[in-house]
Amino acid sequence: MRAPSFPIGTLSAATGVNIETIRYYEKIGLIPAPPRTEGRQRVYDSAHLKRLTFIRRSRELGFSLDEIRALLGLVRGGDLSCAEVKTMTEQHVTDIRRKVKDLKKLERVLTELTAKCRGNTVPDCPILDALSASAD
Amino acid sequence: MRAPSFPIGTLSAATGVNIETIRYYEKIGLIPAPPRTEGRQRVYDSAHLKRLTFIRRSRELGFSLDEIRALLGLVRGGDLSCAEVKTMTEQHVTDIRRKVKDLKKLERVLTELTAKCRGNTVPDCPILDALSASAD
DNA sequence: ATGCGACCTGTAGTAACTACAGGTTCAAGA
DNA sequence: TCTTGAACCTGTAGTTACTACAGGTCGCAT
Repeated sequence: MRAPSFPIGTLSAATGVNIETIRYYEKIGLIPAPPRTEGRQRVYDSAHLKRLTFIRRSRELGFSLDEIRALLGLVRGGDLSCAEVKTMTEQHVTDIRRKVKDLKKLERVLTELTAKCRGNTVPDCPILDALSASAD
Repeated sequence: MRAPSFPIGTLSAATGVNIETIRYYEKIGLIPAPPRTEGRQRVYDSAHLKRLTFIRRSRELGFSLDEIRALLGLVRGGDLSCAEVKTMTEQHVTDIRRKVKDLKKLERVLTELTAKCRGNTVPDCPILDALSASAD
């Protein structure tokens, strides 16, 4: 409760979201425009801090800004129900599982390729050969 | 070997890279500008086909266009040695492993959150609560 | 000769920021 | 009180890898 209001730099430091990004979020309507000083500098309070913390964590969990907009209840003019939030989150988990599967496949293919590569100093390379072989 | 030259639509169909993307790759210098008909339509041959196939496969393996540029030997005015290609590929595998690790962590956190969620129809939701709780 | 699908150029839009340029404000020290 | 310099301001352009037009031209089959 100390510091009831503070400038953008403090908000940035407290949330780990950088200043340009905060202004960008304001511009796209993800956070409300805060009041200003007489010199037109933004002044934030704990409500802004809370909302921005929510946004940052959601981003870390891989939600897109549009998904966060939905989570924040900015769509349809109202709040989402808990059931809707759960559905969104489960969908998100499904997407993540698919990505993990794809990446592991890539890892396997690339590892096989590097195993074939002798690492000689001339340009002739089994990796490049494998990639440029004519299509099936 | 049948069809020694063909238009962009055929190249697109043969490689699975769409037409706009092919023109984009030409613009950024990833593939050479092909000769044209009198009516200024692009004419491709098997060398273009091979190069574009290489690019498409490399993209599928998650290489960025800049990495592909390097693989194609467009940097430093020469070809990469096999050892250099191997190093790039291994670095890429390391990146992929890190991504997989991060995504699995996300999956775990989100799964825990959804488990706590009762799915009721009111806005009160443990997922949203967890995300907006004040920082440490 | 005519129709129409495939092609052309060029620009703008996408996601989620980042990086300036060029100017203003605020707070602290002399 | 004045000055300095860090922090702030707006606005625009750049990033990655494309995609989506608009508005026009070409080539080929009928």
